Amino acid sequence: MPSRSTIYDVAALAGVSPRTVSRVVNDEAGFGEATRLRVLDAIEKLEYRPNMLARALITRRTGTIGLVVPQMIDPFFAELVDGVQAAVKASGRTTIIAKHDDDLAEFDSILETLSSFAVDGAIVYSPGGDRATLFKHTLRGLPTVALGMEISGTNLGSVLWDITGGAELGIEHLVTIGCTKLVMLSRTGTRNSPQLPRRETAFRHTLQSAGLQFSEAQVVRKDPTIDGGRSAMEAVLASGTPVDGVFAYNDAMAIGALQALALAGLRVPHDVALVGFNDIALCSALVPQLTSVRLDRVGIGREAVALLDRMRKGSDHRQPVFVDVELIVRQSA
Amino acid sequence: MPSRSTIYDVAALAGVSPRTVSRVVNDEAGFGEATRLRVLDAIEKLEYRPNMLARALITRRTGTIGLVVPQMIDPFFAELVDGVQAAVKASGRTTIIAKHDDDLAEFDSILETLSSFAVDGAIVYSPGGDRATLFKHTLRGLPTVALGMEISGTNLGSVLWDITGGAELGIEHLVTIGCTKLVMLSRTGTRNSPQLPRRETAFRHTLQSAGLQFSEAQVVRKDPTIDGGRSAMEAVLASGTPVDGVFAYNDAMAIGALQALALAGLRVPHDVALVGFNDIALCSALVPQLTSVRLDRVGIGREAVALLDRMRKGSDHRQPVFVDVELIVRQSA
DNA sequence: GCGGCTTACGTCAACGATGACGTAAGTGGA
DNA sequence: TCCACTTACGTCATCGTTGACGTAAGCCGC
Repeated sequence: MPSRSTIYDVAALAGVSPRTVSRVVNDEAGFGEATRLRVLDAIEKLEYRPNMLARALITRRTGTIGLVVPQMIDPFFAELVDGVQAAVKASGRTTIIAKHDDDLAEFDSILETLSSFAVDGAIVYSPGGDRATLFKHTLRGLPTVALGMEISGTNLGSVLWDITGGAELGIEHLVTIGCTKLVMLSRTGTRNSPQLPRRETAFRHTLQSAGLQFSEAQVVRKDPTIDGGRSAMEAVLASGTPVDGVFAYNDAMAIGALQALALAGLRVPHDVALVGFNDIALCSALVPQLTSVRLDRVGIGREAVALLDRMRKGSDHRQPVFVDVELIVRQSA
Repeated sequence: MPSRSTIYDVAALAGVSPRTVSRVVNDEAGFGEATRLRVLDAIEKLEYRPNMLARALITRRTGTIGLVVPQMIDPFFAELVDGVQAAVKASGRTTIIAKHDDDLAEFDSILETLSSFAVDGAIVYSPGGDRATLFKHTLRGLPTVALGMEISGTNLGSVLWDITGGAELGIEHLVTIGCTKLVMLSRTGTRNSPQLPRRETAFRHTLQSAGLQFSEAQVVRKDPTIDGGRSAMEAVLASGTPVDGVFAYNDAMAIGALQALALAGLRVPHDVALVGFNDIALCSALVPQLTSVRLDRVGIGREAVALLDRMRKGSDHRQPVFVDVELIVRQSA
């Protein structure tokens, strides 16, 4: 049975004590060159790999960072995962990913698992703006960075992006290219309540400062999905509300709007201009390519990892970190 | 400093030995009801949670299964992750996800990490059909199930789906609804070489058994992406090859084809019928909804988990497990 | 030629749990 | 009444590694 060999096997083969093998493996000082070579040779012969469990049990570090997201079907999260993983990798560690499907009990159990595996930290997009579970686990010692949610405390920081500013960018762009009859496709539901109204508020304010009319009829709310976006756009067209510019809650709704506009024989951007939000990869593969507000996902990951490191060093970093947002102008507006 | 409390703290508070606490926690037999209550009370007061590292170090089990995929941007993998995670959860364990971005070194390091964390098993979609890395880690004792790749050995099994049969289903459907001028949009690249030719072979054979002509001009190869699909379809239209039915390598290429057909003023399915592969969620959100070959992703997960369990029980399961494939007929064909 | 310093190791305990085994008290049957 | 058996614990070793500390040998300076 070819079970893994241990530090004792290596020590025996190299004719030294296990402690010396450990020193060589971890590149501590205090061994001779000849010894080092013998140990490395034995390691190779036996295919020795340190047992992380035993190591972590005593050092309380694993070189591993847990990343927790609601799901990955939505490309926004898949791309967020990519961004964070790139940053974690750049810091020389390994990413462990888990998803909670917006289930609070599952979320709790994931944090429990990560914590008992002694991950060096967790980067978390929590379900429905949950705070209690986060506090509970950070109090027990799991350094955590929350994404897209303002929160802070011991072992707990947050990385945010400027949703209001991003929405303003998108809407101002529509105004700049000459749209005067704007409509917003917003989402129903209040689970992420802090995030929900920001885009709508930005919509109202931007219209007003541009000297344009605003009425409630210009905001239609549906599910934040392709189907929701299509039916929202159809509702707008059916209602007779005049439209020459559409700002969508996210790219999925924008794609749905694109479909509805095509079915109605309207050309984008000629008849109606369209701006999405998040800039998922799909945007540039559509016809016409979708103009969208982009979050710097690698930047988010980088800031989250840096914040974790600062927290571990004990600097009491209670300020949320902001990551830039920019408008990617393509064909749809 | 509110560090986690240990089994010793609980034992002291409950007035018993750590061993008895362990018995209560694991619900072994051999303790009185009164003792049990005192221990549970102490556990609650101290918010005790077992340290998985220490436990796993001795039991060599963690109740955790590692899931390794190339990436998650492609909804096919995101949905595969969902299916596997559902099955793992149903078996009462926790899923740890990792992605390798088709990087062999990263893949190796992920398996190393999972293995040294003593996950109970790994379910793996390996990069570029890699076998060597898989064998290396299974030999060292990591029970592994490979997805979509035929391979077997000690601690190593595979779950497959019937690509050839699925392709036949899709192509036969095109024939059945009356298409006679078929074209296949295939992919370039040979990294997943065993998978590559199957669909093309099925295409050729199905045409021949339907008594239809086949020529190499009917197969166009591009990147398996939306852009690739669009440019492949454009190439077909530009070449003048007659078309009334298109079979795409995957849904992304089918979506690209849909765009190209729309731009050319051709109606789907009236002028050209279209069948995709994988049936990602997006298929049913398109206009027209895309007919596609569906893999039972939850079934794949369930079989993979069941196979892992059989391997752990020692039954030498060298037969690959097949999971069904079906055609989901929607509007595009 | 002696004290102090450095180098290159080794020894031992500890991390937090469970496996193997021991044992005192209680139970039941002949 | 005695023995066997069960129940309800406790004791000790162990998983594989690293932290803390000990120490012999060599070197240096005076």
